[in-house]
Amino acid sequence: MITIDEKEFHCPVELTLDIINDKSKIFIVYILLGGQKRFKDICEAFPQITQKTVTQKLKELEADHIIERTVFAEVPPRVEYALSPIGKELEKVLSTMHSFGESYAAKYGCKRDAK
Amino acid sequence: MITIDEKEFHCPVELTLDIINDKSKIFIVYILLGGQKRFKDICEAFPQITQKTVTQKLKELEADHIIERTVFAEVPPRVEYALSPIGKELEKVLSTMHSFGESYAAKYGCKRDAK
DNA sequence: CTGTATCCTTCAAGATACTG
DNA sequence: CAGTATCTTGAAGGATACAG
Repeated sequence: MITIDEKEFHCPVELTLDIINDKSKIFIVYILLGGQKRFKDICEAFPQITQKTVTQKLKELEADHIIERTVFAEVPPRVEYALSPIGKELEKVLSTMHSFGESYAAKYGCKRDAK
Repeated sequence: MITIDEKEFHCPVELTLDIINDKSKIFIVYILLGGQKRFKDICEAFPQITQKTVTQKLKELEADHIIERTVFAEVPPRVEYALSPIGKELEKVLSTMHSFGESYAAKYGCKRDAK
């Protein structure tokens, strides 16, 4: 049994799922693996996700210590998001998901070279 | 670019996320890693998920070739669900999620021995 | 640029009852 | 036992406008 902020988890997998419980969060982690990004960059990386949702997911990820938010006192304002040390460990998870996706595609999909 | 059933994915991670896009599916895979299970067993393993949802998720997982459904011509009827070969490969993904959860709990949670 | 605030739609999932 | 059939609701997320 694991307890975090009053929430209880029966196993570490359940905990992990609670942190990255949707696609948008995983995608955000995914692009942050490429280095820190500005709010604008993240929004543009997901045309299919609204700015509001991006804001919300970034907040949740920050609250869960997965990403770190840095505000630069400039005009115009600049805010950068980067993975925290623990956030970077999600790379392993993403990596296995990548491998699985490749195996799956090899078996059931039509993979094409990047066009 | 990967194409499966008219759907297009930009990377294998996106494909994987499309297959296991919610907690309930991952949990189903999780308990099936312990061997084949009957419909009833799966339902009872998730008191918080309704039978209807379990049915739906099982169908989706079967359509995606992750699990295999076997019907025994008996009275009363018996149906068993088991992971397919590709489904078993999800164990690696679950495994890294487990590791991440442990690291995370060690840093931010209060872990207690099973009571 | 980096957000907030509001309204609104839609869709997943719960409750419940019924069937082969 | 292993589902299917309705009905309903709640919350997530889109569109849009506005603020610091």
